[in-house]
Amino acid sequence: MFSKACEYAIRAVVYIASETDETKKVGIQEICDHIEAPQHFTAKILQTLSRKHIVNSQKGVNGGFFLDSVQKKKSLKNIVEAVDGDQVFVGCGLGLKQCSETKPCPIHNQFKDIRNRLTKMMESTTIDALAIRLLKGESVLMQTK
Amino acid sequence: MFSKACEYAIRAVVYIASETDETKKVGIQEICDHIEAPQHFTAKILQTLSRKHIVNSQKGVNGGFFLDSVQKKKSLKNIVEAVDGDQVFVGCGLGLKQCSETKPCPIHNQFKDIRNRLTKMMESTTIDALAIRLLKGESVLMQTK
DNA sequence: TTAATAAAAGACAAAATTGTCCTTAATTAA
DNA sequence: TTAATTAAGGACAATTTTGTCTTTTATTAA
Ligand code: FES
Ligand code: FES
Repeated sequence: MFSKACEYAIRAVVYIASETDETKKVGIQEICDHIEAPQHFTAKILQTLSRKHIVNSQKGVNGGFFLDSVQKKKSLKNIVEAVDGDQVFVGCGLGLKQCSETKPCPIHNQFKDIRNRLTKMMESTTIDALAIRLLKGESVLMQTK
Repeated sequence: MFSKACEYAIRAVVYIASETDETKKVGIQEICDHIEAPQHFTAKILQTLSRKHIVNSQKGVNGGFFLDSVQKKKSLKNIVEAVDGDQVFVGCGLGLKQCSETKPCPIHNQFKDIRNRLTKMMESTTIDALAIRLLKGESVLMQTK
């Protein structure tokens, strides 16, 4: 469904959201310890998200990654689009060059419905909603240990 | 969503279903011409599907690939599972080792619904239903030309 | 029986994705 | 001002996916 990079991205951003604000930041090491992701690979992904203003970062002592209150209100769709692009939301399920109503692939009608539901779900799910459930202990970001 | 191999697989099988039965077969070249897929790569995928009895094949003069009436009644889910495995139907959306009700990832509740709908859709869509719509001209398997 | 045909199979090759390591730049506490 | 810290960036490596090419095996028509 999503690439590994995108899975790490969502897990990382939800963790960052749950632990930070404008005054408190977390480093890449701590993030990766809590989401069970490769550190340098995840660092690169967060660089991308930082350039796209989905997360903030600060170098130096007491630096790290953090999300402000505006960023926490963004949807998961923003993260996915930043990392994987929009094909999962608009592309043809059978890989035709473009999904089309007039020249549809055989599964277009059925697939469109699923794809639209996925899109709506990702649009309506905010980062902070997930962070809150995580803090309540209602969900986890890793399973071993 | 699905791998390239899986996209080619579905397109190929729908094409084969639309053109063959126990008495009429199609060769790999013709298949690939009609679904715009790389010939040797698709051939390998069809070998896999043949071993798993999702398609039939016959070597030699007048040989080729074909689907019998029983095979045409199979669902798309069978094709996907044969090529990509079942992770798209049972795996965690955020890549946790396994999707779990008791240790769910943050998007589990929302994601499960989408994933279940996808599964049902792929289970209830049969190969021959797609082949029929293709023959009626209501759908296409390639867009250029 | 032979020649033609078509899938099966194996060896590679290219490209994309995933992952690692090392150096550089920015920030801040001392 | 200096040293420590932390993200940014670049180079590179491993793995997986995708794609190509050649040889082998099975089948059948002539
Ligand atoms: S054309 Fe394939 S999903 Fe729309
Ligand atoms: S645990 Fe992630 S989808 Fe179920």
